[in-house]
Amino acid sequence: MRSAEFDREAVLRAAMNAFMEKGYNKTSMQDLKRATGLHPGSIYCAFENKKGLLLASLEQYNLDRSDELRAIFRDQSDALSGLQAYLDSIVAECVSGDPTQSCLSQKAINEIAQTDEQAQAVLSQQCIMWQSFMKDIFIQAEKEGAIKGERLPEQRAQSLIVGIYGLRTFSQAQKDADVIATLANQLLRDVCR
Amino acid sequence: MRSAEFDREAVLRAAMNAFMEKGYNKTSMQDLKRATGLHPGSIYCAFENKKGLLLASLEQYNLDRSDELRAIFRDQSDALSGLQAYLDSIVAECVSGDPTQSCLSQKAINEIAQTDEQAQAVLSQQCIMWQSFMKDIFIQAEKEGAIKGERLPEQRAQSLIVGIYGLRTFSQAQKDADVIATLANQLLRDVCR
DNA sequence: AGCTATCTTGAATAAACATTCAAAATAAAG
DNA sequence: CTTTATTTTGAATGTTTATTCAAGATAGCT
Repeated sequence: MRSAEFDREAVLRAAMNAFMEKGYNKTSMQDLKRATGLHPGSIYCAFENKKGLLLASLEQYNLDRSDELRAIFRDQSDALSGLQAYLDSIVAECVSGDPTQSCLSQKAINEIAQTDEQAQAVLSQQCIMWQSFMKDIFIQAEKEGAIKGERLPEQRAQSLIVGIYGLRTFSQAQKDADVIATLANQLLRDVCR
Repeated sequence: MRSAEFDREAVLRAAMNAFMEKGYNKTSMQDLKRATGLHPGSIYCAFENKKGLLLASLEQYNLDRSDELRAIFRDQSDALSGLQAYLDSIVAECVSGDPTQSCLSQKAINEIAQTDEQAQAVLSQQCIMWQSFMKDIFIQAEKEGAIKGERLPEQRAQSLIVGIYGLRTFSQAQKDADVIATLANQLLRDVCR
């Protein structure tokens, strides 16, 4: 007997970065070999194929970002400050210009959800979980009296997500940091109204 | 002497469709040959290379969509009804599930703007033109008394564009037509407030 | 220490890829 | 009709691609 040698999480994070920099289709197995330090055979043994590695990376990415998301709200005293801090972090991501800070899930939604059923299912599920988390935040914000209950928490969550998707795409076309920050503030105001 | 035989616009529209269905990277020259009916040599003679064909398709796509956009607002009696009709058409696009109805510009922003300077420049410029058009619509809506002048028209335009980008990405992950329609209505309300 | 099951290695493979180019075709000019 | 400039053709090119697999290495068990 013999156990696997590589650190699965480290490999997946390396693969994530490769996919984020070039996108799924432009990232070659050679790129992935270099990024992960794994030889082709090992990759195929562990993840079946290139798409399997993407799906595994997507799962890991979701775990990592979920932890980050929870940490942001845990660090804040109330839901509204949490939302403020969260949007600040989104703005930072948009403005950084660093591909490894961009959102792999959104990239994958745009690049492969349309043509790959399996990826579509995973990404759809992840989006629903994100929605559910944000819905709870808005419920909490209402309880805390920070926002009035004029809209359903679920719809607020959906509007926020739409806004974040939009900000990320917009910031690729328009790199002005002030504009992005202003739009994010407006989004928060609209979603809390 | 001899003039070119193919219909440039028809070729570009065929290429557009190919790019929209598979994305830029997954669309092979063979796909483009089949879609356009042009042999490789002709494509290279007319558009330099695959990226040249994409850039030309992007220009044509923008012309076509701009015409469509203007037509929507021309057909409506006032700016606010125009916005309503425009968002209805965006919802229809999102809900159709037809790749050839999706937005090539947005697809290109997400797929190649990050790695290709030339494409980034073209797409950025197109986004600015879109913004400018929508700004004029909001100015008109204010003049018509349909909305109060509490926000700058430019910011309204930017928020609308962010919302549309977001809606298109969201609809790839969540295919529920009612949800998309509700979110679009909310977007219009927020942007006109 | 020796055995064995499992993992790692990386060269080999075949398919797909973007691109080139010389030959053939053809439209316009004379 | 002939000439000429230009386009069209499509096979050939050399790369790059994802994937496989047999040989070698190694960890854990007895």
